[in-house]
Amino acid sequence: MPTQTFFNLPETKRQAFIQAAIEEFADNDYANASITRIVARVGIAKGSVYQYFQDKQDLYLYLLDLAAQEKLALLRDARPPDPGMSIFAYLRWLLSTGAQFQLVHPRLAQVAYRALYGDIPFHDETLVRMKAAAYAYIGQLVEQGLARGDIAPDIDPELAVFVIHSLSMELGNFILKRQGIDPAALGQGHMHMFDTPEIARIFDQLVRVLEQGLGNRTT
Amino acid sequence: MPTQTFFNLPETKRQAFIQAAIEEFADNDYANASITRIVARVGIAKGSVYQYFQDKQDLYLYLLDLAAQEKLALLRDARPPDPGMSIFAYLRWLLSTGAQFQLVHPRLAQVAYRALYGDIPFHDETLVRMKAAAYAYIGQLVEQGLARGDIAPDIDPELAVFVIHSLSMELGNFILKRQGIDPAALGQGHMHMFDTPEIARIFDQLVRVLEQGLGNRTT
DNA sequence: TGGTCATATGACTGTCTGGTCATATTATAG
DNA sequence: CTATAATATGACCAGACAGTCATATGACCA
Repeated sequence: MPTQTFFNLPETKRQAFIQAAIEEFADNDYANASITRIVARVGIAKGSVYQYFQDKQDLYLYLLDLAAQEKLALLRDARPPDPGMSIFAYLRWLLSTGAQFQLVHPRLAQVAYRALYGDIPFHDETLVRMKAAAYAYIGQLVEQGLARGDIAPDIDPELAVFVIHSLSMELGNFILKRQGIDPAALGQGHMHMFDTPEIARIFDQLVRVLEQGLGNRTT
Repeated sequence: MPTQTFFNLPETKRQAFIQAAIEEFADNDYANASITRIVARVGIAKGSVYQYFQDKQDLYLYLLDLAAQEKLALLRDARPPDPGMSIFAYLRWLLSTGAQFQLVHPRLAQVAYRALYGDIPFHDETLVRMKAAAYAYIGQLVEQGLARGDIAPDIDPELAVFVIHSLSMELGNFILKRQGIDPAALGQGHMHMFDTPEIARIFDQLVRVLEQGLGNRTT
């Protein structure tokens, strides 16, 4: 948890620091992110960091917390779809919001992505629970889908969760590559459109593949 | 490329060194893997490493080369399936061989997995081409599937490649988790069975999902 | 035995890291 | 104007790292 001193900081200074930290932890994984580089970039003394945070881990967990907050904010802002709709329509909404997060907060999303895939050299209960939460959320969705008859009854629920989770994790990267957007350039440049027909088509197709598969049913 | 000195080494010593290096690069990503720890583990002087390899990068690329060789060996040993069969049957065979690699050479597979997902602080043309090759291979498979009419004609080929590639990359991890195998314990312990009916069922289900989707066709 | 070559060694160098802390600066309040 | 508290600073510390190199060891041959 950041100290009171950190929250007393003038808004602009606090934002500048946070931005620099996000950049650093987006470019490097935990072990290789450098406090020294952060303070050099933002132009403050190293000791100041330790007035704001207990240590490197504290700063890092704060950034992850920020990411979670921002993503949840997006999920709440986007009006939740009609609860009566098919699981697959709901899934489309969910995937789209996830991808939106990656386009609105690209660097922060990169920090979070690293947290899920990369090495973290310490054990944090909160982080573990964050990982599990994403999985559990999809699990509950699949159970609903099975109960409603949207999902074929012979489908192994765990496998379904695996499929949906893996694809949703990587979808943002696919969109970026598909749109020819350089992930590194994203963020400091202009905001990117995420509501284009082309991106909508990707969601449509992916949900269609999840529902009906790649196979040709006409033959 | 390793030096001649390295290949002149007694078989047991060379193997011991390689094993220790694989362990280190499986446990840590490139930047955090430590030459000092490798030599400590195998009980030789640090200078010796630099008689065998030009530098850390040279050693690392050699390990990746090893991984590629071992995987290709498995692909060749497993008799290739009937070329006339459906794309999905072929896919099943491909996924199964990939997962087999992860169970037969778990630590080496982990090194390769890190190479594809983690940060590598240098640019290597060969590594880039290895990544592209996996993608291109699946791409060709999808094109075939479309041409043969196995894959529905309205499917976006790039999206299909994305789906297959993502799932094949993560499938091994899913199997390990599903079977309750600790990835860290794997390798130094006893060999694990990969030809169980339970694992076969996972392949069946995944291919079924890829072909027909999760949706319920009866309603 | 002596000489030549391949190999092994580990102390050492330069560089980077996270984190500390005595000191300096600034803001607030009486 | 002064006293007190809050904040900022950067030299410094201990530890880890990749990589070097003068020296030592051992194998092979004449």
